[in-house]
Amino acid sequence: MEQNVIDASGLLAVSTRLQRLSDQIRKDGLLIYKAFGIDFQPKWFPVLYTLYKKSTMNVVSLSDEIGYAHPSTISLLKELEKEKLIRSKKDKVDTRKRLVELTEKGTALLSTMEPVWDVIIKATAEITNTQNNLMKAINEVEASLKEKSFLQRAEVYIKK
Amino acid sequence: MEQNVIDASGLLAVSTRLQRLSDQIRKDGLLIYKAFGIDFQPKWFPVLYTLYKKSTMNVVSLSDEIGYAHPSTISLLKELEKEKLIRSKKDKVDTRKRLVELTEKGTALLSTMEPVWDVIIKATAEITNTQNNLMKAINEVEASLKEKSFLQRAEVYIKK
DNA sequence: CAAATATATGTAGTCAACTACATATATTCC
DNA sequence: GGAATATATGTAGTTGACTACATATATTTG
Repeated sequence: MEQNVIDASGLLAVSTRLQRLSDQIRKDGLLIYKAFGIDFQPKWFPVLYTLYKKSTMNVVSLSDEIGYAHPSTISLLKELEKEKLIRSKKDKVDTRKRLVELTEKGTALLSTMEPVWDVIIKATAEITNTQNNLMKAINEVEASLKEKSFLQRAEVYIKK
Repeated sequence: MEQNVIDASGLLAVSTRLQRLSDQIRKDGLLIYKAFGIDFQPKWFPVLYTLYKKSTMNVVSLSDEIGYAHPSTISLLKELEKEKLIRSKKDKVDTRKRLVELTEKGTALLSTMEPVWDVIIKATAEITNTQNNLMKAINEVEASLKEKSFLQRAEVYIKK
């Protein structure tokens, strides 16, 4: 078993390792959509999937839902609007709000994607259902961090 | 237990989830160095730590070691050179090669960082030693992907 | 041993997220 | 009900990784 210096440094490099794995999975995701002949970018997934499930949302709620800063959401929405996959209208009650929803084209695309998700889910399950389940581990870690941040935990040791 | 749409989509969003967690840990990492009064950016870690452990390396080997594309390494090296934490010289045998090493300042900085790593390791252990160990899960997933890529696994289902 | 190929480094530009700041509209509270 | 505050959206610029391409030097091969 070959071992490089970063792997050997173990916990110190968690962030780097997470990043690398995320990139790898994202790139393969793009290739899978291509294999199905679907013109779709993985980065669109969070926004489109959320609108598919929740139909209409304003920019900030959508950002909160997917866990992005709102400017990131805005630039995705700009792209998706150009692709005519979403449209938006003013909220008549609160005119600050912009309400976003899928177009017919968007809904149609999402429907054709359901079989792809099925494949992605199966392939991901294969990969993550090892002794330590990655998705469960992420959930557990996020739960711990929500309870007490990384910095707060470190501070306990600093003060000793 | 609140549940947002993306979390509910489970496996579909692994890449997004990994990304988010990585960012969160990286940001907290920066704060910890600050708390110790150390002028250090987490992104420098892979390069500096590798040079600390292996003393002298050329650009490509270093990139392979830390798992980065070489232009990424070059731009980090440029920064580190400006900070006078590393220096480089030509390989006399193979003049294409640029040999990189820590300066005295670099070595000194890395020494002062050892106690910080200790804190980071402890805090990370606290977070990742849940029922499903995150580091072990990452190792297991990377091992599966090395054996057979995500795309190859998906293709099996596509062809059915 | 010269031509073809491979390797090492470097530059330029892209990408997908971010933060900081600006503006418009709602809400709250003296 | 006007001033202060909070919220919603938007723009500009940054960041930390990437790919594609360019060039110089080594190595291999006909």
